[in-house]
Amino acid sequence: MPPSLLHGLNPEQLAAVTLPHESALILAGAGSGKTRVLTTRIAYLIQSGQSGPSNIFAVTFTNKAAKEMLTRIAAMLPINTRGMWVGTFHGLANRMLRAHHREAGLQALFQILDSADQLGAVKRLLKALNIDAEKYPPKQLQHFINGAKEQGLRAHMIEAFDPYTRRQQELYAAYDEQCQREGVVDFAELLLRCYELLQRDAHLRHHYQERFSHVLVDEFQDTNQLQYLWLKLLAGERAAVFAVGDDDQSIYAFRGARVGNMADFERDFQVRQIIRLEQNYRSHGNILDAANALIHHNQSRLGKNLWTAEGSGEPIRLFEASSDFEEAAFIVDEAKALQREGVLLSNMALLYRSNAQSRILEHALFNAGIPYRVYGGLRFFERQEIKHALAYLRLVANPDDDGAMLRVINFPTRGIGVRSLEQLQEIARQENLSLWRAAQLGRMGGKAGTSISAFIALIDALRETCSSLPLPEQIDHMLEHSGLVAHYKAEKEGAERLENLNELINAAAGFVLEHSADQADASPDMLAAFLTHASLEAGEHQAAAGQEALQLMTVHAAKGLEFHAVFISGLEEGLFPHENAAQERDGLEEERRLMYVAITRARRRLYLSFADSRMLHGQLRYGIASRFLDELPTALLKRLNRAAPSRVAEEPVMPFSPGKRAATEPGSAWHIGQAVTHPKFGPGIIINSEGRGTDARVQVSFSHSGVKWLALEYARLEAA
DNA sequence: TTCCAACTGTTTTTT
DNA sequence: ACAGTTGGAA
Repeated sequence: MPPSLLHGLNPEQLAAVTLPHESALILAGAGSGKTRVLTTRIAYLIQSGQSGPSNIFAVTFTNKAAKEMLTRIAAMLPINTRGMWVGTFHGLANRMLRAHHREAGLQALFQILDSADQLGAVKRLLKALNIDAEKYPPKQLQHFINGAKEQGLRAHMIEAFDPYTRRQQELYAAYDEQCQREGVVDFAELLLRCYELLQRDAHLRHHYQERFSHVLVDEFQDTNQLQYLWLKLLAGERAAVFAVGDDDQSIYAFRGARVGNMADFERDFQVRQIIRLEQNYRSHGNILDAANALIHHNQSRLGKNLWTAEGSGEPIRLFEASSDFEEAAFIVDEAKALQREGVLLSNMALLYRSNAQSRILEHALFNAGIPYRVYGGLRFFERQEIKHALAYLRLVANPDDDGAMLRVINFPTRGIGVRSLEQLQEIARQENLSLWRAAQLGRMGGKAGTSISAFIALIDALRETCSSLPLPEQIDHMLEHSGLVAHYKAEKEGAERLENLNELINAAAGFVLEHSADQADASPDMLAAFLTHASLEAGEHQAAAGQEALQLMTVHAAKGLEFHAVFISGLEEGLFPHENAAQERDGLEEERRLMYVAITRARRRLYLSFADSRMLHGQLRYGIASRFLDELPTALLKRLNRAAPSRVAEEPVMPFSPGKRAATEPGSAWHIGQAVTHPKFGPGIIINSEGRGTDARVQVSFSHSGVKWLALEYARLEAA
């Protein structure tokens, strides 16, 4: 064994990496080198000959983490990582189901529904069964179905003691039937199917249990019941399960994560000792002391205390603002000061509990001319135009996909209205056929009938042409002939959508490039693989090492990241901890863990801020400081003074004070609050702005013509 | 089919 | 406050 692999590991890390063949629980604190231990363990197992690459099964939650793991393994070992089973829960389940689709009762090209698709499917189901969506809200039913699946329960296994639950149970069964008919599978179904497959098929089960001698799990505290059951089944009696997690960073109970899995694991797998990684390599002492003190207030913990070899560093800065507005101004000032000290903006994070809080912060940053990037929001494959394009492709791959059919049969509009669609759906139901097959019967009369036949012919033609084309050209061809391009060209706000559609072709080209090495480029398989990729990997959402911009995100989104300086804003009772958390069982403890995650993101400097008043849901609300602030030792805190009162008093009491920084670019002639005149609309005041350069627009409240958005490049605005 | 007014629900989110 | 959705009228 070359020492290089194990070099530089501390004793606990080394112990974890070189554990004998037995199941182990690694309690890895924030910044304790968790990913390093996990990947080094894999490399060690392979390099020491205890295991071949194909005997490893390593699972994570996010694509980003999976990719990171593969990259690191590849850097440590001269092996081809392609054959290794390293991926996300859903990615690996998908892989197994594709390999054994017949045994799993699925068609070869089964499609994967994302949450939005699933919600659509539920709505469709309710409509088809004539069920009042008011009484059975689709979202709630979706939640019910996913909740059941995530516990490993099929509809018939649910115990229903009241009529309402019984009805939901029936609808769950009907939903599963509908999915089966259409050849689609939702996220939870991927795992449940795979679990049931292994449970039912002893031959397959033994095959995989034999093969995977080492099962490694990242972020174990985030696993749900079904994931745990699946792992248990996969591991069997012989595999060594290496579970890495941190109960103090469990912040996803609200979506089914079961921290209890850690205790169950300890028992079920006869874990002999828990290895604790407590040395933190990220933060200075004061920050860790604060985090430790805070989390100490939680009752249900496995217990762990982070320490560092570094000094205590700077005190934690605490700022009380009179309003959310002032809080934002404070953060802007401090970010600028840090920038002057040489800290990169991309090394600063501005965190908040809920997305709604970003608006005012963005506004302040924009006006100060500080570049920023907000994480969260719509992802690439979730955009409307991309969804439409994918629906065409899905229909080409699988005509029975009713969801895809409904999405595009009249988009762009081809005169197939709701009326005709209802008729078609009626035929489909009577004949027990998919919409596609119902349409093929040609029983629809009139104009709509002709249009429907034309649509069928269009998709058939697309399928015909596509079979001989490389994937990117298939998409290009489809975009043209479906009329999507023409439709968005005609739409006034369609330019960006067209760009995205173009980007879809690029994404496909990139995908082909990456996957043609291990797969002969048989076109239909390539298309199916790309569609899977689109559902399973909806595009970047979590923060990556960003461009030179201040990083804005929720605390949840910040998990796993680190920054030189971190601002945690909105530390008020009701906001953080969130008021809704008080009702839930263990809600407050989860909020505290969330705060713990937030604090431990900081390497060197930590700012905590709260505001005495804030606009919330359109109303001014007065709040008090978060209890979490009281739980931090005062000795670690340095209260920063508010700006000199004289300066505050001198500011005119106006919603937007003149003299703030330029609204568009630093040095621009325009700023918020400025009085202007327009040749047509007359006098007005600039009240908002967005974009930069030639895209810059300002919102002007005109005295006589109301509020309007104007492009600075074209509007002939004059300072009044 | 398109547009607008009224209405709704606003914690966190990956796959 | 505000964005997203729905229902009705044009």
